[in-house]
Parts: sequence; structure tokens; C-alpha cells
Amino acid sequence: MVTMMDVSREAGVSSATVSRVLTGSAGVEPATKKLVLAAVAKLGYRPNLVARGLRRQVSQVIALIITDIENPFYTAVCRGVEDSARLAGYSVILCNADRDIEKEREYLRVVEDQNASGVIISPASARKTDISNLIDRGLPVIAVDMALAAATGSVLVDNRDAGALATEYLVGKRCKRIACITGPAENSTAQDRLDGYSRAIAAAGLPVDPDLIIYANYLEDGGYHAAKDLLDLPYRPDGLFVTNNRMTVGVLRALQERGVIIPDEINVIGFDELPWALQLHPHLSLVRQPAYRIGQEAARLLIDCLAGREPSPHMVLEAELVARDGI
Amino acid sequence: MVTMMDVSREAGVSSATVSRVLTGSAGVEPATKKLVLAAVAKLGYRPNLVARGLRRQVSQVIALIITDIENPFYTAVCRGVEDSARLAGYSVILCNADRDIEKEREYLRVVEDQNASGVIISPASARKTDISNLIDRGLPVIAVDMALAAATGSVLVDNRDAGALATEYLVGKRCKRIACITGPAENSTAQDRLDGYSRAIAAAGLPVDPDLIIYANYLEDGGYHAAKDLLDLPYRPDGLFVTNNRMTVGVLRALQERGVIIPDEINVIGFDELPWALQLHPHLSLVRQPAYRIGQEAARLLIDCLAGREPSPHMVLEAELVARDGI
DNA sequence: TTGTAGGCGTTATCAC
DNA sequence: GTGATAACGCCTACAA
Repeated sequence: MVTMMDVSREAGVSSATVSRVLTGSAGVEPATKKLVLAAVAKLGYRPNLVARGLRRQVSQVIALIITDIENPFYTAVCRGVEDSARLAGYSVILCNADRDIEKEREYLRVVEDQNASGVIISPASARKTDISNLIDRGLPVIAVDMALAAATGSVLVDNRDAGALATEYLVGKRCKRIACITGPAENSTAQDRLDGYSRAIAAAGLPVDPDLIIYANYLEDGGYHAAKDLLDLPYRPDGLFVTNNRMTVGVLRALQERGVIIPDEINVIGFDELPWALQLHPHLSLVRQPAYRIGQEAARLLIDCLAGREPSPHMVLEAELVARDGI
Repeated sequence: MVTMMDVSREAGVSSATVSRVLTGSAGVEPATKKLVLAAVAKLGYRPNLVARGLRRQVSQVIALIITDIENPFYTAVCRGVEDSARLAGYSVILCNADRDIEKEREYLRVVEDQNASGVIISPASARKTDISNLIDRGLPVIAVDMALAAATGSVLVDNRDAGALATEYLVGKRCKRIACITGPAENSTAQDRLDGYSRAIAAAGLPVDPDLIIYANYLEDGGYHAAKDLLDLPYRPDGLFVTNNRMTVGVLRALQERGVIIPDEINVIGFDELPWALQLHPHLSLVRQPAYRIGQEAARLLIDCLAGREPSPHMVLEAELVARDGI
């Protein structure tokens, strides 16, 4: 390994001067600078990030803690974070917390021990996720996907509005019995989307029927069983809002098994991207969060915080309606 | 932050002794040890991993460089790596190289600068991916998904056998004109799967028709256009082997647009998991690599190498045929 | 403008 | 068995 000492010897200056050149501090004679840079190039020197991290007390690493790496929404967020961080010279540690509050807690500890510069997190729970240690240490934490009271900043969509947007689409399709399959009751994001649904139902003058609201687990099987239950009702719904992408897969399977055709017998609107769905299911509409951009902006916000910028780092992005009324 | 010095003062011993207790070195009086552990617990001390990394010259971090984070195969590998690494007390830096040799190179540099303990990589190219720097520095590198001559170890399936397995399935379905859509010509894994196809075609006594072999880009649009081309042939194929999952999505779309029914008009076998496909396309068969296990084993192998174990860390796993002859 | 020196928190090598 | 002490590679007062 080639160290700063080697460079300084090669250039005939002290290591302090090398450091100054490399960190871009002012006050180095241009000639000296040239000398140093030549030595750096000649020896192929690259700073040891671990030593730098120890000295500066922060690494150039940001941690990204996500909820579900098998969910395309979160992978898109990842890409956004990664691309944005990379441009700014940061590395990303990715941690998949798996909707598991324990695993998440453990990762938050690791992040602290590794002296990450900051954290981007899609919390497992708005209430239980505890970032106080990080905040106390002065580490910036940006929440995505779910609001977190203690967070330094956040990049979110208004999930109530998004839920209302989805529901209004179904209202516009003249649906009279609109059902909603949402996530776990303790999940605030799921609750918000459901609130939006309720608001839109009320605004349309439709009756709110508790039978038409089902809480499920945000996974395929949850969507599947919920859809089956809805299809078994004495009066079937003619519209269905599913509040996440993986449940939408289960819903499609249930409909397929029962031979129920979209949009003839029921209109369906999902939430968040399923990369293949738009290709293979031309009648499935959806409300889509700008996942990649959420990641990008979160990283940008975090890096701004690290640089001491950004007074109010809270950002609300718009969810988009992808209406697909047939080919 | 509470340091080892704080602990040593609390316990009334030197920091060297604290270190010995914490690293489990032999030769510490049980009574002293108890004292130290009590102090650690009381102060909530946790070692600074950065300082340890600097001193020991290796971190407890392994880097995972993957080809495509939006491909469910790789995300499953990720989970395997992560779960396995976590159990052994390692953190994972995830890097998404995006099939881009430049991006991959850059990540390999970052990994070196961060003093990762080792690397697991699904190479962008068997020829161009250059890990010699890491190997020279003594860092173990485990290749997955694609063989890499210089790698310390590897976890792979035999892609020729897997390709043959897929093709034999179609032969068994009495297909007479079997096509293959494979990945980029310079991709050795794609080439291997194609070789397996050719071998099986020959073994079945079927003619090898160059029109039935298409090289595409491993992405949805590539599969889509390739399938269209095949459907436009004067004599349509009655069997189709698609060598990766994302292209399979494109193929399904093309078939759907043309109204071609599986398995009545054509039998299709894909490669690698599409989490939703098994649910929504009951007639789509596939050959599946044990993605999660590949990740697990790769991490295990790497950690064994780091511990100085594992004389020949090359592992070949079996791909599995998921035959779906209808409900 | 440049050099010297001390320390970030840990571990390893000596003595004792 | 335990305690000083010197690194690991870098950055930053402070001095020159």
C-alpha cells in the first residue's frame, strides 16, 4: 500500500503539504501543488478512507436501510440513492431490514459502529423505529416512504392524497362499490392511503362499507386472500384499490383463478410499480410514487445536511396516476 | 462516544487488558475479565469499528458487487449474502454495477479504498472484469453467476447443464422446432446456456437452425423483439427457451400481443425466478438457480477464506427444473 | 507557504 | 497476567 508518506518523499515535501493538496485546503504554492500531484499520479496513490474516517470522525459512507429488497419500489429507491451518492463521492451500505423491527435495530447499531456519515431509512414502523441514538450523535437521518418524527429530513409523497387519487380514478370509472385492500393496521403509510380512500369515497357520496376494507400484510398472499374474500361477498365490489405492489400480484392471481375480468367485471388500481405489470396487464391502472427520484432526492438532502446546507430538509413529491383504460 | 479508555478507567485496568478481553485473547484472569465485562455493560461500550479497521488493516465489511439490482435473481442473491454475513458479524456494502464495466471498475476501487475484507461479485464480463488489484493485495474474491479466472473462489451452477435441462424439457414436450433467446454474445454465462441448448438439440437428433437462435440484451425489450422476430418466421418455433428472467417478461408480452397461447401453440421455458410469474402464468416452466443459496454459500466461502479455511473454495450448485404442465 | 507533532481508538509487541 | 508504548494512515493546530 502506498501512503501519504511515500508521496511526500517522492515529492520532496512534508506529508502535511500532501494532505493540504489532496483536501484542497488553500495556501499551497502552485508549483508545490504540481509537484505533489505528479507524485500522486506516479505512485498511483489513493487515500486510505479508513484512516481518514478515524481522523475526521466521519466516513464517506451513507447507510441505506430499506424495508424489502425484493420489492421493486425499494430497489428503485436504492438506485436513486446510489447514483446520487456516487456522484458526490459517497459509498452506500445497503441494509435490508425486512419489515423486522429487531433486524432494523441491529442495523442501526452497525451503522453507528461503522461511523456512517448519515442514514437514509424507510422505517419499519413510524412508532417503534428508534433513531434517537443517531440523532443524539448528530448524524443526519432522512426518512423515505414513511414519516419519522425524529428524522432530520424526509422525502415522501402525500399518501392520503395518493390514496384519494387512486380512489377518485375508480369513482370516475363509475364504480359504485369500491373496496380497498391496505397494509398492516399499525403501518402509518398504509393507514394514510386508506384515509385517502375514505375521504374520496365520502366526497363521492358513496356509502362507506366496512366489509369493503381489508387489512393485509403487504405481501402477495395477503392480497390474494383479501381479494378472494372480497369476491365472496354477497355483493361483489366493482372497483378495487390495492395499496401496494406485491399485494397487487396476489389480487391478480385471485381474479385470474376466479375468471374475473378487468375491467369488465371489476376495475382495479394498484400502488407502486410492478415492472412487468404495465406490459402484461394493459387494464391494470396504478398510482406510482417516483421511486427513483425519491432515492435521488433523499441522498441529495442527506449530503446537503452533511455539508451544513438545507434549512428545512423536508420534501413532498407527487404520486402519479397511470390510468390505463384499455389498449 | 465511550472509548476503551473509559472502560479501562471504570474497570481499573489498562486499555490493553480491555482489548484482550474483548478480542477474546487468552491469558486474562477470570476475575479481571468479569470486571471488564461489567464496565463494558455499565457504560454501554461498543468498539469503534473504524479504529479497529485501521489497526487491524481489515474491516468487518464485505463488498457485494452485483450486476442488476432490479433483477429478482440478484436481489435473492443479496439476501443470501446478507443473511449469511450478518450471522458471522460482517456488514455488507452493496454496489450495483448495472452491467457497466466502468461502474464496476469504479466500485472495485472504492472497495479497495474502504479496506473491505473481501468481495463477492457477479462480474459484468468474464474477460474484462479486472480483480487483479484485489487479488494482489490478498483480498479474497468470490465470483457468483459468472466464472472469473482470477477469483479466489466461486459459487456457480453449470450453465451448460442448466441450458440442456431446459431444452430437454421442451424436447420431452415433443417440440420439433425449438428456439433459444440468449444474452449478449460476449456474456459467457449466456453463451454457456446456449451451448447447453445446442447440445440438447443435437442429442435429440433435431436440426440446428441458426434462425432459431437470437442474441439479445438480457432485458425485457430484447426478449420482446426477439420473440416477435421468431413469430414472424415462415415456420414458427413450437418451443422456446429464454435464458433469463427479464427477457422472459418481454417474450410473454410479445406472445400476448400476438394472441399466441402457451402451451397450445408454443411451449416456453424461462430461466431464473420471476416472483410473480409462477402465480400468474401457470403454463410457464422454468429452470431456476438456487439464488438465495448461492448468496449464502458465497458469503460462507468468503468468510471461510478470511478465517484461513477452505482449501478449494469452488462450489457448483444444481439448477432446478420447474415443470408446469398446466393446472 | 510549509513543516512539526500530536492524536483519532484500537491492537500488538514488548517488558515486567 | 498485566501494563506501557508504539504503531495503523491521515488531518490539523501550531510554529516557523
